[in-house]
Order: sequence, then structure tokens, then C-alpha cells
Amino acid sequence: MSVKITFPDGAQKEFNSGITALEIANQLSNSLAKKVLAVEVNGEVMDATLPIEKDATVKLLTWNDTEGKSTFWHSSAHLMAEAIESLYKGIKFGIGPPIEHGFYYDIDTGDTTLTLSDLEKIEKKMLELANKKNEYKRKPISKEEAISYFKDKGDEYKLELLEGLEDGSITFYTQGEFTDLCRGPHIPHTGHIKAIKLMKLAGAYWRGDEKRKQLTRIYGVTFPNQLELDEYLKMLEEAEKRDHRKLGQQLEIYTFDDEVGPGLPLWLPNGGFLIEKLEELAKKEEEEAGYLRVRTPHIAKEALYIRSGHIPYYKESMFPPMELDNVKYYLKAMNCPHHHKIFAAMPKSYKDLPIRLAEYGMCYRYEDSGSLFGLMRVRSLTINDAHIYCTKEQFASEFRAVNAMYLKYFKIFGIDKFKMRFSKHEPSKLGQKYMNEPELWIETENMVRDVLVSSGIPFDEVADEAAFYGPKIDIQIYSAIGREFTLATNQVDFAQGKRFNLKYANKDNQEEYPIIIHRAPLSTHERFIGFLLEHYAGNFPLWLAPKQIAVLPISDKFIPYSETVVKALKEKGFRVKIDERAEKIGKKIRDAEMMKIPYMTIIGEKEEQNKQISVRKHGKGDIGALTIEDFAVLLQEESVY
RNA sequence: GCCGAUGUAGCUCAGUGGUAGAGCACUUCCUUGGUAAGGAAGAGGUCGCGGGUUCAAUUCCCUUCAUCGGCUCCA
Repeated sequence: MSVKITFPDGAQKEFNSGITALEIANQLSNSLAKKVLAVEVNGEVMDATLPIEKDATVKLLTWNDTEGKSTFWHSSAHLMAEAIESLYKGIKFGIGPPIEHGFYYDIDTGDTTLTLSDLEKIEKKMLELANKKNEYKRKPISKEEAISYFKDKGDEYKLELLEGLEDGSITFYTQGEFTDLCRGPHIPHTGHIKAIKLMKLAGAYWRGDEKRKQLTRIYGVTFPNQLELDEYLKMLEEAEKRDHRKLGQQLEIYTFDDEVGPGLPLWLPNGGFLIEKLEELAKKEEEEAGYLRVRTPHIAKEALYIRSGHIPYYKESMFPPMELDNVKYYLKAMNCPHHHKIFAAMPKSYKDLPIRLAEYGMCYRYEDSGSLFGLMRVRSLTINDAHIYCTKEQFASEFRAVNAMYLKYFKIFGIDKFKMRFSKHEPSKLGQKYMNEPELWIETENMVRDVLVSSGIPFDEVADEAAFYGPKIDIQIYSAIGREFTLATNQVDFAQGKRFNLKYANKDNQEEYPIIIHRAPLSTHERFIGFLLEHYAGNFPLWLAPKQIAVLPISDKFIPYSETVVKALKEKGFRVKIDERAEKIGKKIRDAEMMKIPYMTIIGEKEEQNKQISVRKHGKGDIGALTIEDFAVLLQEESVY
């Protein structure tokens, strides 16, 4: 009996039935066989050591394939578990999956507490075990046997996992002395794992449920050679330099102060400038798109938030109330209720719609102390907010226009790596997390999907991520250190119109509730500026840079001429800073480079005589001498977004 | 909020059971130097806050606050 194997390049070859992928690789080339980690058979990833008994399309997976890597890391998690089990007594194991970069294993360490020095010990043990080139052996097992194995071992976590598995589909994998409940697949043997780094020790709730026991999670990453590990660690170091918290301090953008409070950023002058610039952009674009600007107070009475639903649905994220004359006042966590009251201030006709109310509104949210993260997650935030009140007929075009505005901004800022996420409700949570309006949910979700599909914007659909009042679109971005954030949102609200009794008279003079769109394409100042810092690595484009040009006199003899240069550049609208310190030019250049000022002009005798300036571009170096006029022309294009 | 780690000068970090140091930044002086760090002197810290142990605590222990790495949650 033979089987016909089709390779990715279309080539076909006959082999004896029952041949394994590893044996196929061996026949093709010895060096290839050494690299094979797993195999994809008819689209399914499996062990390279399993027999192939039917004709199949086969792709050998190596380190260069995503699935090869994740198999490698999954096997590394098992190796780590083996090392831990051999070093410590009474450890119970939760789950140990591969992740984007590496793997983790959640373990219950019982009475022992692991510290960072334990990680080194475990690393060493892992290398020792890897060296043994132990095979990962797969063994199908009955549910009954599996249960008795883990009962004997006393691992209630594995027993709980087994509860969810069907008899007949259960497999064990064993390498060396360690056996784990696992679907697989795994790499052929531990010898492939050559470089190991256990990254961090963390707590993680069993099955992600904060009401259940917190296990110890160990994150690690492994590679088939030391060089790649070194490169990876180097890359992490580089990413750290882009961390907005580091750049924010270095470039004097923002700060925190213990006496002000956690999550309450103070914007330094450079940060204040960025905010002004962003608002300028937003106000211009919103004015052109027919938005009307409003202003609202930072607090409101409890009654407003009972009506809006924030007290029942969102209270734990609000700062506690202050009480005056037996009335509770809350700091606003959102601008919407205030905007709704503006809509309600005067009677409306269908002829007034759509109404688009915009405000850079400052809000306060009591986020968990443990979740605060630089500018990305704060407790005081200023939202690029607006609410659009429209009829059902107007919804599609309004929603489309909002999406177009998003894309326009992304183009301005050169944001091309983002994900659009269409967040829907979860029917089983109606009345708890979500307003109990099943038909309206379906209807609005369909409207949103139609707009997305017809605009050709790629998106993922996710259940159980909606706001309590309606479905939404989130734009996901990644911080320099790989953490995922929602940058901007575009939400539909079918509920608040009714709750706030917002009405308009239609053509037949009947009262109707508007649909409301909540949108914030430029996110909050906090998160957007945090994101921009990392996105540009601190090198803001000229139009946005708080300081655009550093004027650097070579010695104080040239300060008078430098001052005329400063004056001339300022008159042309540039943001200029002069460095009059009695330092050498090399030092002044270094400092300006470190502050990432886009342009420097070096001014000495030559320049004064020729009525010119020597220009140096940040990160590029000397670009020669120019007149101020020519320099201004050169910068013209960069000066606007 | 939970698990773990950390907290010393504006910043980056040493260090010690006998009341503290370096580099950079800052101030002053010297230097007037042509594309990423010139020299010297000086100033600056109740060693996060509070409590305990001790003859003595920045150091050891506890509490608390903040930050960091995760979890949960979220713009």
C-alpha cells in the first residue's frame, strides 16, 4: 500500500502507507529533517511523528512557520513544566499554551513562593532536560484512565479540564519524566530547544475568572539557537526605548505626582502644546463635517446617571459621589448624558437632524489601581467626543461619514497597523451587562455590519464586547511593548434616546426617538498622545513638534545674528528655541538631537557673513547652508499635516 | 481589586545595622570652541510615608502609598 503526498509547490510523490512526516523529510534531505517541528496534513497541524495513512497534502513545518513556532513554544511549556516538577514538590499544573511570543504555564505552587532566582534555576534545569533530546510521546487515553491518573497525582486543575473533554478525544503527551494532558501537537524531541529565557513571573486567575484561585504564571520564550534569543532580547530593549512612559519623561510631555494622584497626568508645556495642536485639527475637521461645538460641566447630579444607566451599569468605574444638601453629585465618566440634555433643551423637528454635538470633554473614571498604565490607562481623560442624533434613514450615511473621518485621521498620522473590531452584545447577558432590547440589538448590529461591508473596511466581529447601550466599532492598536489598546471607538446607541426622552417630530408630526452615534476618532488626548509617542518614537512630524527648530550659535559672538534668525523664523510662523549656553557646538547639537527637535540651525562666522544658516536635520545630519527664505520654503510642505 | 517585584539627589543607578555616594542635569567661574558630551568649583537627599525590633535603622520586620510585570476590567 502506498500513499500519494502532495507538497505545497504542487509536486507529488508516492510513499509507503504509514510513513511519518519526519521520515518523508529524511528522504528529501537530511538537513530538512533536522528542522522539522510539526506537519500540516490536509490543513491540520499534527505531530511530525504520526503515521500518514491516506493520500494527503502535506506541509512540513519548521521554525519559519507560525505553526512551527507555536508548536515549538507549546512543547517548551511542557519542558518548563517538567523542569518545575523535578525541582519542586507538590506543584499542580493549570494550562500552558503558546502565545504570540513564547509561552506560559499557570501553576499552583502550594506553599512555596517562586521568586526571580527560581526562574534561573528552572531555566538551567530546562536546558539540561532539553539536552537529553527526549521524545514527546503521544498516547490516546480513555477519560476514565485520564481521570484516575490526575486523581492519583492530585491535580484538580487537570481534572476540571478533563470534565470538559469527550471520551475518545483525549491524549496524553510524555517527554522524559513528565506527562501532561494535551491535545498536541508537539515537536519531535526536546533537543530542538537550544536557547531559553524565562521572562516574568505573574499572577493569573484560574480560567481567567477573578473569583477563582490565582495561580502563578511563568512566561518564557525559547529559540532553536542562542543568536535568535539574543536578537529577540535586543528587540525588546529597542521597544523599551519607544515606550511612551520613557519618551514622555525624556521629551517633557507629561508627569505624575503622588500628591495629585495615580492616573491623573499633569501635562507639561510640550504636552500642552500637542493637545492644542490636536484640538486645532479636530475642530477644523469637525467644523467642516457639520459638527457644532458645546461645553458642559464636569459634574452632575446622581439623577442624570440613574437616567443614563451609568449608575446601574457603570458605577464601579465612577469616582464616589460628593454630597451637598442631601444631593449626590458625580464626576462625569462620559460626556453623553450632558450632550443629551443639550439635545433636549429645545424641541426638535426632523428638519433639524442630524445634529452633531462635539466637545473635547474631560472625564474621570475610577479605573482599578492595577490597570493604570502611563498615559494609556488613566483616571482623568479628555475625549475627542461627539454625539450624532439622527433618524434611522440618516444612520448609514452618518455612520459612514464617521468612519471616513477615522480613515482620514489615520492617513494624516500614518497609522496603518490597526484592527477594526465590531463589538456585539451577548444575548445571555441581556438585562445585566446589556440593555434588555433583543430586537434593537439585532437591528442595529445589522445596520453597522452593512455599513462596514459596503465601505469595504476589513473587520473582526466579537461577541460580548459592546457598550451597554449598543454595538460599537473599536480600533485596536498596539503599544511599543506589545500591549493591545482600543484607540478609538464608534458606538451606536439605540437606548439612550428613549431613556432621556429625546424626541423629534417626523414629517407626520409624530414623535420619534433619534438614533445616537457616539464617536471619538482621535480617542482621548491621553491615549492618543501616548500612542503617538510610540508610533513616532518621539520624532513628531514638523507640524506637530512642540519645538521645530533649535538655533545654535557656535559662540556667543554670534548670538546677536542668531537672534535676528530667531526673529525671522518666528515671523514665518515657526516654533523656535535658541541655545545661548556657553557650550561647544557639539554639545548643543547633542542636546537638540536628544530632545528630537526636527531641525537645528548652526550659526557661526560663515553664516553671519553670507546671511545664511547651516541646517541640520534630526537623525540625518548636516544638509548644508541656506538663506532663511529658502529654508522656509524647504519646510513649507512639512509644516502642515 | 488580585499575584509578584521595586522605591536612595531632577534623571540613571551604586551602597551600608553606627544619620550616604557616582555619572548626567543644575549654579558659578574658566574656555569662544564648526555638526552627538571642553574644564574646574559648588549646591542639592529626614534613603517613599508611618510604626516596630535595636544602645543605634536608609539597611532587619510589619503596615501603608506609589511605580513596574502580569491577571481581571477597559478609551
